[in-house]
Parts: sequence; structure tokens; C-alpha cells
Amino acid sequence: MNPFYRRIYRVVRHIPKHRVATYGVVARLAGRPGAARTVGWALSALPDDTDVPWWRVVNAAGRISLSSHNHSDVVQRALLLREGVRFAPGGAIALSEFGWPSGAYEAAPAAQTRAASLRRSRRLKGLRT
DNA sequence: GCCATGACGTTCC
DNA sequence: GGGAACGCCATGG
Repeated sequence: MNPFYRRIYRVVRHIPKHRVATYGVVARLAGRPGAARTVGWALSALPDDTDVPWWRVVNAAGRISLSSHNHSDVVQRALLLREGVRFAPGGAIALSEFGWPSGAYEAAPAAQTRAASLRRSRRLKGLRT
């Protein structure tokens, strides 16, 4: 297994309870800025009995990104709620409050709120016949 | 080795 | 606020 993955998993393990981190931040802490997609890929390869708290990783909008993959989105939401993470009415997490590490999301651009629609756009583009 | 794909992100329109 | 395009890195065909 590549060191990148180990670093990614290590970073995810460092995420404390009651806190969440974004793919981009995890990638940056793992030493590969911009490799957010790779982080998701690495997490998708995790076994069911892993000790890596993958559920504490969300996208830049503070939302769950597992909607279409399978029903894990429900599990992730439940796990986060169990740890005390509160979801905003829109279904997003306040990264300024629950984001880890603290301060990494204070200067977050307003583009974060649009990230969700961007994902959907991508999917639609791929589904287009 | 090239092309397509994906638990993503940032920028531009 | 929504939609589309480009970039990013690793994997699989």
C-alpha cells in the first residue's frame, strides 16, 4: 500500500470525535494538496471492520457525499449525530464550528456552498447519453 | 502507455 | 444561487 494511503488514514484517525474534516483538508494534511479525489478513493477501499473513522470526512460543503454510492450516507449521518455533530437545516455541517483542524475553515471561500451542486453537475454530465 | 472514471475542489459564467 | 468547465491524483480497462 502506498504511503499516501497510510498518511490519509493516519490523518483521518487523528480527527477527534465531534469533529469533521473535508477531503481537501485531509489531502493537504496527507501531503498531497489537491488530491481530494484520491482521498475519497482511498476511503472507498476501506474494509468494513476498519478503525478509520471515515464518517468524519465530508466534502467542502459540509455535506455527505455518499448519496448515490450506496446507503452509507444514512450510516454516516447517524454516526456523526451520535458523536454530537449537528447538521444545519440544509443538511450541511457548520465547518466553522465542527471543522477540524480548527481554523482551517475560517477563511473558507463562499464557493463551498456551491460545491454540492457542482457534484451533481458532474454526475449529470457523466450520465448524459 | 493512453483513455475513462471517481466518497472532490476551485473558478468562471 | 444554479450550471458548466477545468484541475487535481490514483486506479482500472
